[in-house]
Amino acid sequence: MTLPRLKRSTLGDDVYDTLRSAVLEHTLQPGDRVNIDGLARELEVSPTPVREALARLESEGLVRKRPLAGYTVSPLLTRAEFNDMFEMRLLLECAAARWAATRATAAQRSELVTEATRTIAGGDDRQWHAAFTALDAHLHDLIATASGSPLLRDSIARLHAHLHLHRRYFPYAQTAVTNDEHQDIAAAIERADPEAAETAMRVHLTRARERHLVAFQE
Amino acid sequence: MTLPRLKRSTLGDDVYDTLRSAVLEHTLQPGDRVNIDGLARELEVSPTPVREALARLESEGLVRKRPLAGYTVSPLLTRAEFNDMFEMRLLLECAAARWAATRATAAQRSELVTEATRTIAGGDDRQWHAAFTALDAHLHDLIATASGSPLLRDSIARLHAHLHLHRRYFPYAQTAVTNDEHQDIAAAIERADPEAAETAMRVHLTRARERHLVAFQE
DNA sequence: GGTTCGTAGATCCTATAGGATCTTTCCTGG
DNA sequence: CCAGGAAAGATCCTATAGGATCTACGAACC
Repeated sequence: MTLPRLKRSTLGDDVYDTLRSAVLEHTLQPGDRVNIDGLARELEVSPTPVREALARLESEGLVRKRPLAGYTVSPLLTRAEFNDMFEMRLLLECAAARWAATRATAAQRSELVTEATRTIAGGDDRQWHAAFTALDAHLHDLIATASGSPLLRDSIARLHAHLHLHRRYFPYAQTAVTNDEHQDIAAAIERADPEAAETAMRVHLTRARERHLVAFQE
Repeated sequence: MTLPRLKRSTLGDDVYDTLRSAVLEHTLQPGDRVNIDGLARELEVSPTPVREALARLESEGLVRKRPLAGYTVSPLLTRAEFNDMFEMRLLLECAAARWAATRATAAQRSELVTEATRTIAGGDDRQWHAAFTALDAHLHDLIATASGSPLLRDSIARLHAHLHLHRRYFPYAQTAVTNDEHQDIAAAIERADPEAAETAMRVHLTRARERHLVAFQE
């Protein structure tokens, strides 16, 4: 019999979750100054837990700290940083796909296939895109988890936080193609074909990179 | 004219550095409970900056937090975690060596060769081993930096913190071989041969893994 | 007009205090 | 002797207050 972990949470953790979401959903926009006291008043807590949450967010790179001058939300990726991120994604996520193909459990494989074939229901444009992005993130996380390497999963998760931030600013439209690519990856992993899984992931990421590159055209 | 960044530091940052060193040098041992108030008294600061430092260290995985019950220093790697770490090292550091071979600056190449040929001067056994470990960490960081990918370097740095923790507990003796392997890598990078650099790194890490494995024999 | 200086306001950082929770110890009952 | 429970102590977490630093604005000077 397994009971649900009863949650003994602290305010610091709650503030962290709230702030993290606020940054990712760009309620707090890149470059914005983060007023500790103001935020504390708004969340109806004291500055102490807010500081603790900010310290953690800084370690993840979502905010930057300037000593004695406060925190600011991390700016959007430069073109160089964007390229670096996709090189890292190629390195990490291709490995994740390869490993997942040989190590994933049966349950993970079937969940992966199910999620890859899911489509997003209607809603307004903005809402729909948010849901699509969430699904995409979830899928990549499933693969990272199925790789069986906690460290690999953690590294990928860190990257995706920044990717998410970028994506919210530059939505793109070709989601049907993305879905097809996802299904290719899922299928390869499902039939335990590491070579195909890695290749499918490489294709997917390479194309995704192209799709996102329009953000840097001026 | 470039002036040295004048340091406007906060107590939180100082405490962070001190605590991080304490964990890495196992002044604070794995599994130890971290008494916030006690630490604050010892460092002669208030608990507030100590909490901030601990929040950051937790994000890096050097300490663990149990809500309402304090922090503990992260335990040593299990055998599974150790294997996971070396799989990640193979993935990340081989890529770093490959990229460094094509992208490193001239200054980086020469520094790498210099450092790889350096030997550790005497001192007592413990001291000597600490110096050797530091040199090894520095060398791997040089390669990670020379890869030209800040994200890759950061990921590798995170891994090495845990590796360092493990190593301080299970020193091994075959340092001469290690030096040779380092020189092989440095030479390959110096002559801009990515294939050889990756291979040399792979050989080095595979053998290093074997050398460290004795820690798990009972 | 542009630059430098000085002041006022806002913000950050640290210390302290008290309520809430956990841990340990001791005691009681079986 | 062992299990269960209660109370005391230690520890954690949050709020508040005040000193220190930064930022912004306006005046004086070149």
